[in-house]
Amino acid sequence: METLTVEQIAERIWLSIAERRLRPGMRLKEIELAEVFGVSRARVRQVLAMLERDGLVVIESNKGAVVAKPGVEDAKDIFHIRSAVEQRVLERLTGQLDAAKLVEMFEHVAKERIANNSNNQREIIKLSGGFHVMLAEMAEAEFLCGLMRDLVSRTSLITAAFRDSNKHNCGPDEHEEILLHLKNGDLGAAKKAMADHLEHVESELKLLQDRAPPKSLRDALV
Amino acid sequence: METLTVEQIAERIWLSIAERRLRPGMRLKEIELAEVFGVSRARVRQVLAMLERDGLVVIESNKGAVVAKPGVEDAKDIFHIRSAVEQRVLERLTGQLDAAKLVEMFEHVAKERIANNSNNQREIIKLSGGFHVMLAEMAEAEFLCGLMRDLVSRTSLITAAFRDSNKHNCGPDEHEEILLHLKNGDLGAAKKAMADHLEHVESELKLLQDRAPPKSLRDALV
DNA sequence: GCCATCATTATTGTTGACAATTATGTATAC
DNA sequence: GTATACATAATTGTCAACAATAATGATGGC
Repeated sequence: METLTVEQIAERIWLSIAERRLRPGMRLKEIELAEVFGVSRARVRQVLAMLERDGLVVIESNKGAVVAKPGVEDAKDIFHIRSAVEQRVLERLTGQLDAAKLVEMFEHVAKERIANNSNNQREIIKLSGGFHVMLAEMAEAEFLCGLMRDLVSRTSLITAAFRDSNKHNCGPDEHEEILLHLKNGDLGAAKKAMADHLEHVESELKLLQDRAPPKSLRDALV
Repeated sequence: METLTVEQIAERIWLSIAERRLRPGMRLKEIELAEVFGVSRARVRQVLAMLERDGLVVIESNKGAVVAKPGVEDAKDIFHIRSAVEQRVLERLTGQLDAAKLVEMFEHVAKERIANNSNNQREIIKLSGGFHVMLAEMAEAEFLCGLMRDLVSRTSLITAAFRDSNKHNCGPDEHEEILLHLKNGDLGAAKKAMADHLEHVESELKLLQDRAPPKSLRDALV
């Protein structure tokens, strides 16, 4: 059996959180993770540090790591900033686009569609987040790339935390629309489509925003 | 002698970069750092990982860490996103402000002024960055806080990389102006002052933006 | 003299054991 | 019965030795 890399383990945990198998507040003991993934504790430690920087877990000194519970206000901030970053990515993409990149992106959306049709949750989550990261990569903007990765995982956590059904995050149709505008060189339309897309994703969460914030006692009893 | 924490070491290295004692491209060998700070290599490793996530160093597998060299485009992206984040912080600050917080912030600006008058470079750097982080902390927005910390260190690196004189980053006067608008409850004016402030800082870098990008050969010979 | 190949050195990556800290359970006093 | 103090167990934090990898310098062939 191959030993997993730090990134692979981090992705598996991210997926577990996004799929709501790991719920906010759950403890992540180092030894357990080390046994599950068949790696040393030191490597688990690196993974947890990485997940912390992506906002998926919070680590308290001498207490260990738990899955983060984002607040409603945090969620709003994240969507707000994400919107700004996505707009910037589209701007930077202008002029950087060639045919090869376009076909690669359309292929990606095609994969998203296949995953959607076969209702493959794990692939849906990976690909729909991957689309936005790919956009940043195409722009060849290293800083935006890292930031987008961060924002996408944080968005996954929010979706997992504030949604009771686990429907797909964002559909391939809206992604494709953005691509079509980019292909036509219509930056303004692309930006508008992106804004609408994010607005759409956020709106499905808005319903839950005014529910009572769970007290530590209550959600321990759920 | 007390052993330094990870954060303390990271701050010292950050300051060295901001003060241009550590220049972009310089190697950071783990053993050297361990000896300099009198800590184990494992701890240095944590520090380097932290600095990498803040964009101050880049770590290549099996090659080690070097001080990052941000490109001009990266610099523009960072200022662009930072502007959006700062605006958001000010919005979130509305209603969260009480008298205690205000005096604390005015006191901070007073310290900045003292450092400026005595021309204490290290303090100037720490405090002028700290002002913006403090604003985010006052807003009690955890996500924005972390992001602001990240952006401030990245800005320090940019300033160090694209400026030949090491004058102060941003003066206390502009900081105080923002505070005055906040005190008066005039959010619009505060946001405008903040935008002008960032624009001002960025403009001092703009002069150098169109200089030739250094080829690896050339800047090796400098 | 120049280039390729190989040995040496220096540096990073990984691991397991040990120390420090926190949580849990138990007994005792009131 | 409840609460406090203590002992035990579980968990995280730290370190130093070992392995793997890449940079450096030496050697031989052409």
